Amino acid sequence: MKEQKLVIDKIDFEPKHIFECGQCFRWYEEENNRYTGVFGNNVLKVKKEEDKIIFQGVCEGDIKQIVEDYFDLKTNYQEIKNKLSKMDDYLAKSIEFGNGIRILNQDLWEMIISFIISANNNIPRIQKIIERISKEYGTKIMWNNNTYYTFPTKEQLSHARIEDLRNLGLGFRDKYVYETTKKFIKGEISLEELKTIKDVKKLRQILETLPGVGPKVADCILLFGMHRFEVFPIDVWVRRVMNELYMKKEDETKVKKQEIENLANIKYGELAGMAQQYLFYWKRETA
DNA sequence: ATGCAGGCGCGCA
DNA sequence: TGCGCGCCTGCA
Repeated sequence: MKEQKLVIDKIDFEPKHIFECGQCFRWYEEENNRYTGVFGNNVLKVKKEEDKIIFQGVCEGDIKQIVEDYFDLKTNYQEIKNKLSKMDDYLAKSIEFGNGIRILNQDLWEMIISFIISANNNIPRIQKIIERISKEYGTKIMWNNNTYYTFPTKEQLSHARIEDLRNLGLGFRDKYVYETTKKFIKGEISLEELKTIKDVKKLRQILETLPGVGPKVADCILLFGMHRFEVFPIDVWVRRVMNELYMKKEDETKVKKQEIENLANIKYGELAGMAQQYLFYWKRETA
């Protein structure tokens, strides 16, 4: 693969906010505001320069199409931000803070495994585990005298035994990743079939049949792996911020998940997932 | 050093 | 159906 380059106008595109808002695990900041990441069979560097965004790297195909798709360039974020800002003053504030966030179009398979690993885990450790899995089972890509590894396909990951995964630091999630991979390999569930299902409730239900996938992980898969903006993943941070803004209970752990979900649906509707990203990022970064 | 971090699955009312 | 608890591991 040969190196390609692409320059676009910087409209609603802030690398730091995109890569650090919690949706992805494989983008690393190298020097001031330049990020490198692996997605699909591509390795890309992204840099902001004044009013331009510069993409440079090795791609499987045309860099313009790949960037357009992955970075969701066809979605009008200004419109989304306007709508959300009008709904709620708190949200308006968090949008201002996280201006330039975009919800990436990430690979469904990678999202399923990554968010299973994320359960009861912290981000640095999640990142390390995913890097180790990629290095062990993914495909090597050489570029600029550096070595990168793709996230393993289900076939590649199926070579891992439970104990191998344990040795890579997955902890109790080892069997979840193993069993989930096995289900896909055996054809009990298929990625292509999942993508054809429109009904989110049905999708969530199916995802939750996968070992290691509960409500929170399923919602993250839906939002980040299937671009379903109407879901509202509720983790400790979101619970915290929603309680502070609306429920105002003494003990946030006492707030019912259902209560938060209902409120999010009523307030944010079809854009709940977007709202979640701004609120989550804002709360976590200013905590 | 103990508790905690972007939950899940299980057992028990 | 709903709740409480244990769980791998690394890091402060």
